[in-house]
Amino acid sequence: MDMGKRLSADDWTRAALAALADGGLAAIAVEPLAARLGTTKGSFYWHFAGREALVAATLERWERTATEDVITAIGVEPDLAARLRLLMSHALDGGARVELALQPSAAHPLVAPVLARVTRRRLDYLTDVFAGLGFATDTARERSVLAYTAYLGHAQLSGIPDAAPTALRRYVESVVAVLIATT
Amino acid sequence: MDMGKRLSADDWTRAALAALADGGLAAIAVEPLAARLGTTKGSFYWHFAGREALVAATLERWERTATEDVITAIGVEPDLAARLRLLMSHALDGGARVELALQPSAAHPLVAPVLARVTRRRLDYLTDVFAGLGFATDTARERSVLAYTAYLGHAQLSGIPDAAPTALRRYVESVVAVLIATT
DNA sequence: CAACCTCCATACGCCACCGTATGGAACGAC
DNA sequence: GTCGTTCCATACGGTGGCGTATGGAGGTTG
Repeated sequence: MDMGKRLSADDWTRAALAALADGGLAAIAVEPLAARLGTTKGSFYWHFAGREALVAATLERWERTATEDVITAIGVEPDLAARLRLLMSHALDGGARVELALQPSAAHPLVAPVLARVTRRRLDYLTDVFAGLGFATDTARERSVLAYTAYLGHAQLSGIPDAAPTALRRYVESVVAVLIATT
Repeated sequence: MDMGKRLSADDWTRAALAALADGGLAAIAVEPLAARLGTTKGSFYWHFAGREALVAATLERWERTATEDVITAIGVEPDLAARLRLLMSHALDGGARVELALQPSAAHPLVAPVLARVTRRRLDYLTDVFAGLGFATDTARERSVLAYTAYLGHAQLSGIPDAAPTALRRYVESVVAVLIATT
């Protein structure tokens, strides 16, 4: 990756996050990461106390990028329905791979609280969106859960060949139309 | 588990499936399973050629129980909307833990084809359900994908403490109402 | 009961990864 | 340049899981 010699702790968490995304928590392994970074364990154990510390730092990094960054990124879109479309497209584009990779380790003591916080924050955000679309509080909450589960599910489908719809734009439109329909 | 001495290959796949459900593909490990079964590796390597063979057999077992069994189980319910409610409740009860555990390994050569078949079969089934509810073919397909992603997402939420809705019955009803609504 | 076949326990070598120890390279201060 | 600090490479021991070899317990058949 970086041909520059000295590494920072941030380089390690970045690489670890990438490994986590496609390999799960077990893929955060010191020696393989060192090889991938073109260095050795000696570097790692200078910056971190151990593997646990790296995992914790990586999860922290993800919590930041997964909440603040995403929300502020789509926050510029004024149309609320369009925001939902952006989110769904994001999931189908493989933008939620870490969530999936984290799932089997949801009970892990380091993972559980992070996952809980991220989930709650996203649900709160979605609830606001649906409330902004005119839904009553209770209904907005229900729709937000449904929308978020669809988001997660779409991320999952995107990893299965030929399972996701072909006409993405049209499909995403229909999904959001259903989500914001008044029964 | 079984205090009876002799084990069969089926005992191993059953235990392996349980381990897979809460630990991912990596949890299908010979020696831990042997300990859990109260036996040793000697037994395992009599019934199987190696770990790969056990993984393959376990995935095959899941493919059966995950498609035929489930579909025939809810097939007795005549009301189509009620079938959807059963499915959603099933997901929220943690009935799809294997799918989640399998997700990070979706690209695994043994996993990918199984996951693809199961997904396609379920989507086809759901498409029939929505068609039976009066939706045109294209729309039925869209709704089936949305319903299935919601199914997967709900399974995911069920693993996160305090994330799933509290009033399950009421929530599931509202979800299905949205899914079968005519826009 | 004797020979046999089925199933399992034990012991071994191998590899991947974790964590530690220690010496040394690179870099800044002066 | 000298010295001290920062960062990294190498070597080592420990652990856990895979796969193999081999002997033996316990049914089965005659």
